[in-house]
Amino acid sequence: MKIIEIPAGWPADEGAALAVQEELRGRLVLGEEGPEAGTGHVTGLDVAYDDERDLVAAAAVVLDARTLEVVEEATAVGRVSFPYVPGLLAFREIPTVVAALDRLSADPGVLVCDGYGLAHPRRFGLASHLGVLTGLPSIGVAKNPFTFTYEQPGPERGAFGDLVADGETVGRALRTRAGVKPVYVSVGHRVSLDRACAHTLHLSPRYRLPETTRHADALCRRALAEALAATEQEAAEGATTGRDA
DNA sequence: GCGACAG
DNA sequence: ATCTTGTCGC
Repeated sequence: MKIIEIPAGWPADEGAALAVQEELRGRLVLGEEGPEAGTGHVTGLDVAYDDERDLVAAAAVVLDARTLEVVEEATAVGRVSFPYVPGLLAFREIPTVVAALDRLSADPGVLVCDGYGLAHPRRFGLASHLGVLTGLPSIGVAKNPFTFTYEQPGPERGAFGDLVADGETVGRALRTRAGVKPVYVSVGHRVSLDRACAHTLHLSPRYRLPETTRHADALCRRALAEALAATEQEAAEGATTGRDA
């Protein structure tokens, strides 16, 4: 198992990360409608951590948007590249996620991220960051409302209320399952908010979370467990061979 | 100033 | 994110 290197020049502190965020924010494309929901490919992305051993496992799962069947899966394991700082989540996840994406041979289509895009203190969350880096259309589907205020959607599936930050609509609280807590959708890159919500609903025919997220979540946990086992194995072999003596 | 805060 | 048992229900 090869552990992905943190890219040279990767921001080492908050100040550097904020500067990178500001720079990349200028390349964000918001005018496009993006691919129609239910067509082409959609790719779910997620990561799992072991802070104790400083490991991150990322998964990318490509689905056929029409049938929701898995087309391809890829994983990557790396070192934790940044501490968790609200508003700078992308710097923690991106190197390993990009490595997993690079291992795909299929066209990823629309990226579906765990977290936010435009709904972000500086309007540049994980989904937008990943979209700009890859040039691919992306959306963010988060499980928690972060710091935003929102209008409670009606109880039926498909109902939504605006997510508001500083008096500005930055996304939607979208009900994907009747009577269940909504998910929080925002635009990443090159996709409209209407389409981001349409994709989210298409991807969540049965559960609260999109199938993309569910697949990616299961896969990155598996990849992390395997990486931990491999690490143990290497440590044991190293001890036997005397390389650690 | 302090606390809260996607994952 | 992660720490964590059983439990209710489709």
